[in-house]
Amino acid sequence: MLVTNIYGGVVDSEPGGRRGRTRMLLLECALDLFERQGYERTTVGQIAATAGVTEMTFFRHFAAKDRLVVEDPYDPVIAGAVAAQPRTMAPLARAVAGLRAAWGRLPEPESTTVRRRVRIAAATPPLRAAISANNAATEQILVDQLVADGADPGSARVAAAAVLAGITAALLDWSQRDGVALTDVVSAALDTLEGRR
Amino acid sequence: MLVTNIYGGVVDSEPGGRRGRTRMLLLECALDLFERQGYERTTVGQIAATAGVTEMTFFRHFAAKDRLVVEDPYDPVIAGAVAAQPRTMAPLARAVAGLRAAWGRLPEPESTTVRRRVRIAAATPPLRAAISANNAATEQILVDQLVADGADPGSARVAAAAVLAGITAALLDWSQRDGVALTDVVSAALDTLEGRR
DNA sequence: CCGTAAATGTTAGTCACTAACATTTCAATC
DNA sequence: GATTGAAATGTTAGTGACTAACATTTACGG
Repeated sequence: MLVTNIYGGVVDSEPGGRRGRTRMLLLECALDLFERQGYERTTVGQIAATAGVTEMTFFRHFAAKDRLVVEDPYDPVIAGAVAAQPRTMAPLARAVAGLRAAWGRLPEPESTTVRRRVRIAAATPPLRAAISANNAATEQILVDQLVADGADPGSARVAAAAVLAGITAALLDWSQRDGVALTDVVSAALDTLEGRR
Repeated sequence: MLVTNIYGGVVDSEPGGRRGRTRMLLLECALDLFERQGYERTTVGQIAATAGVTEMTFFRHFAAKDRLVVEDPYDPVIAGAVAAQPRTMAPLARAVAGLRAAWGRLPEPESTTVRRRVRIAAATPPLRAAISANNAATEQILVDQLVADGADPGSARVAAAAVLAGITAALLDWSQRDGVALTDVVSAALDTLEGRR
């Protein structure tokens, strides 16, 4: 059955069913094609044909072409972690501390699919823009959290935007390197955001 | 005569000529329509028709619809100012100091067109994404500058992305308020990025 | 075997954007 | 003042992402 989560993404409640299989097949075919000939030179029609499916069916599984690569399931973890930080900190420091705490609770991405996606995004300007757009929802959550605890709205927004952009930059950087743990890259990024490097 | 600048933008070397007039007319018509009925519900064909011109002509003046709202002519000033900062600072601090110095050399936007554009962008998610994409060029310049002076590439990229995202957030914030000078908003944002607020 | 709903297919459209080629405008020169 | 050449605009025909409305197939429980 088709379920729309709070980020606007579409998730299959029954990953083993027919719908889940078609979705996975489309994703696999798409990533292969993107890696072989680039994101922009790959058409949705081509992806659908490779998966043995209609273009219309593609759009029933992915709201847009870029959703094959960009998604963001981490929002609630981040928001909760930021909320748990001391309210006396300045917005930037608090956002950084919150993200540092949040990251400890996230799993190191084991599947290569994550890395493939990020790698493709890193090489494709419009996809990097899509990631920024995607960060907007998380940013709003962060801002609300900071403001609810007395931060100046302007400062809160600046801090949230800066921290998320920094983390995103680190993520893109990580995808280009081999043998480095995502945790380490993110940790270093948070150090930088605290002015410690 | 048509000139392409280093940011990929198209500039008229003779603003008083026919080409310059058509461009200004298209821009005016577009901003009016955007404010009246929203960016996304306004088609390029509609803009062109309002300006008494063909759709094709529109694309000869603006490479894409979003270029009516998004542009970034400040890169060289920023890069030069960052280069002038002491090389002993941490990347984030240096980027902030550079931007603070750069901003002092920029004119307070006198034309209302700037504010109209930013206001429209603030209200339109895809345009906010376009601004981020547009920041990429500036970010690269910043990174090159920081790395050339011995900063770690990873830290440099994180710092550059964070600072630009913070400034952009401040700019969007400014467009929503009345009676506040852009300089003050940006200055406050830089304070936040330094962890001072 | 049957009925039903989920999943997919079909068709026809809109909108942003491109390419190739034809036409008009304008200004300098003759 | 007519001529010419380039800049500016027009025309036509297309591609690709995406949507809407409706038809058909697939799978699964009774």
